[in-house]
Amino acid sequence: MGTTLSERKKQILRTVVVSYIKTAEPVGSRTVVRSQRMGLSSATIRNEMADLEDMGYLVQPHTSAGRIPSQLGYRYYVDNLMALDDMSGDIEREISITMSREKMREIEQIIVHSARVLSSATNQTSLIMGPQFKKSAFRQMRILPLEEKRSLVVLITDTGFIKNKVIDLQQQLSPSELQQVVSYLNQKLYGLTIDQVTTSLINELKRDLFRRLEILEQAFILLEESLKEEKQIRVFLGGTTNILNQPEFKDVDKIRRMLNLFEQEPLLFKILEDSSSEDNIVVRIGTENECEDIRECTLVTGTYKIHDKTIGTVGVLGPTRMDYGRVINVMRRLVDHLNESLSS
Amino acid sequence: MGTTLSERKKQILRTVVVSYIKTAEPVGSRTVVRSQRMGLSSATIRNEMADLEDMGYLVQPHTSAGRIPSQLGYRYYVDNLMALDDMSGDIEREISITMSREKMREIEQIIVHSARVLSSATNQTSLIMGPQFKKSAFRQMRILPLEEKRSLVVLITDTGFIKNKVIDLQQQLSPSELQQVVSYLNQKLYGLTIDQVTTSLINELKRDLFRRLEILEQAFILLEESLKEEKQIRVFLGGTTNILNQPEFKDVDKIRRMLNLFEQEPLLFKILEDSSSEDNIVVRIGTENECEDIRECTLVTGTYKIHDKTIGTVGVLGPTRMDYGRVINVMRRLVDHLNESLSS
DNA sequence: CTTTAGCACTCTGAACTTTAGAGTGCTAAA
DNA sequence: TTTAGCACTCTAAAGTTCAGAGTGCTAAAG
Repeated sequence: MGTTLSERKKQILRTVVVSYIKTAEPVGSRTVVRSQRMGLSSATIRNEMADLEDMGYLVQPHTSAGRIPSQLGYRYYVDNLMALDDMSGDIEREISITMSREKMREIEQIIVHSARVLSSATNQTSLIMGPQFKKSAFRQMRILPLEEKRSLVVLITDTGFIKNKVIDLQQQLSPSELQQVVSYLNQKLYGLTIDQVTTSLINELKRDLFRRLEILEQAFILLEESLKEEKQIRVFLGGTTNILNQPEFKDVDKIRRMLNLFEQEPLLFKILEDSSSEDNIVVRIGTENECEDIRECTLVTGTYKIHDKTIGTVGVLGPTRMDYGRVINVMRRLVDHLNESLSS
Repeated sequence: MGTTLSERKKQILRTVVVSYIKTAEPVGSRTVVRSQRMGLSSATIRNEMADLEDMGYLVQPHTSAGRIPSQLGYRYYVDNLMALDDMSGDIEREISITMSREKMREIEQIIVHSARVLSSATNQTSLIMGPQFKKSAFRQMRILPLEEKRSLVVLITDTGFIKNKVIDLQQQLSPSELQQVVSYLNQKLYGLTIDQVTTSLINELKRDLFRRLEILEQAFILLEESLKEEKQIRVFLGGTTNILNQPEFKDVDKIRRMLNLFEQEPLLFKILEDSSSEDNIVVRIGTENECEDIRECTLVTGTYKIHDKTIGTVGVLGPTRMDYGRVINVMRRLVDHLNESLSS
């Protein structure tokens, strides 16, 4: 459908989009003429622009203003016109410098730092979903008795996660009893993803074990709880104030709604999860987003991995008028670096 | 000095403060007359108000506007006039309901939740400093070998904190070697606050131990690192968007500066630490605050404890025009509940 | 058939003006 | 000491003006 655009129209559409992204001002025919070598008059451009408007790629805020890209216009730009001239040198350097400045050991630190880098390199708000524990596979479980009735449970996954939780036991278990339970569980659960460790599976194991050892109730509660807790995953934000620099957010009310959104972690999680796709950078423009609240924004998402296992999503959120080329480039680099940092 | 205010002036000052807190509009003499039983005319009130202005308790935004309280005025109000009529019933119920809705096990959860409650009950932004690990006393240390060269170090404090960290050892240590180190450390460190475990102390121990056991370098690095990491303590925010509801923040630029501040955790930490005082609720109005960025705000702080040990600070930040009575009441209740939740 | 010059027309946003209302300070009388 | 009364001040909102940017259309030129 849209592909039927003449070369000239494409050219013009690109110019309008690029200019509007840069200046946030509606683009008039004169402006297009100026930033174009092909020697056409403004009148001709005007006609073409009127056509592009009819086709839905451009809109006029009001008669006698320049044109701005419609959502469709952005879409076409992203799909067909955008130059992903990887000026990698620039960005690459910028990111790799800040990313590797200090070797960061803790996963959380790496993520927080990535969010910062991402937001400052794009001048937008960045969202990074913390590693999704539940997608990892169970490797082993350990129990470290602390005091009489308290123990530390340690879960280790194939992605190198080490999750631990202190639990209170109703009854005291002897070390050998504990050992039995633990080795039984290790055997049964090995290799399952945390997602697969459902309540029903746990119940099944419980029945099985009960016959042999009676005291285990608590041990199971423990396991269940330490898993349940991971259901809500943290989302890390960077550069939330960047939206204040965007002229589309000069209205206090919009700001309020946006910041409000940022405070609702579960929602952010859903937004990220909905739009991400493994191995691809996804661009969702305006109403392409499920979530009502970001229908005037664009969300660009990518995914990151630990040991080749996709484990989380990173996103950049900003007005539809966003420097798509830059954002996509930056995100590519960042995800690469992130994968690298996390897998070591 | 200020105490020389006549009863009538106090009355008037109170009325002005209360009214301005409620409406955010400068208060004129007519308004004062209306909300006052004593049968005085507006002219009299005007004279009194002019006096109060001379004394520095009130200011006029411009001639021919009503008066608004100066910083000094607020100060006087808080110190002498404020009615702390604990309408505890109301607040108490509101807080205790939301605080105890579900028994929350993890400390972090409790804190995050408290921040929410605090902000929504006051309609301001709340800041809660995460528990200051370093003020706790060392109880014991454990090491759980995971794989060949990885171990999990567990630190337990007298306040019931359990802090753990995975570390990579350069060389493999035999269980008995580890055991020796650990028990030596436990003996030496028992009862010291984490603050007291300084680098120099560590070095001293290191020298001492070296004679007996050579491989310990890593074990110490480990200890040092797990402590160092705790130096930056998290600050949890609640209701950051609430400042947007305050008319004093209708200017986008102010909002920007404020939100910017919120993104700088170390600064927030400093702000909280500077102004808090053990066992007392502290009110810092305007320029009474050290920090430049909140010179137009009031910060109310309190502290919370675990097992009778002061371990962190909670704060409410808002414009100087803030409902001091309510905020202070709410904070009292909240701190009580927090103490209770954390000490169980 | 396409392009272009020219022109009348539209719309906005910034700058200025106007005006009602709220509030003051002062004076003189109670 | 208090108060009524009045002239004066200042603001914030509503209205007015005006230049500038941009358009669409028409008619001529390529």
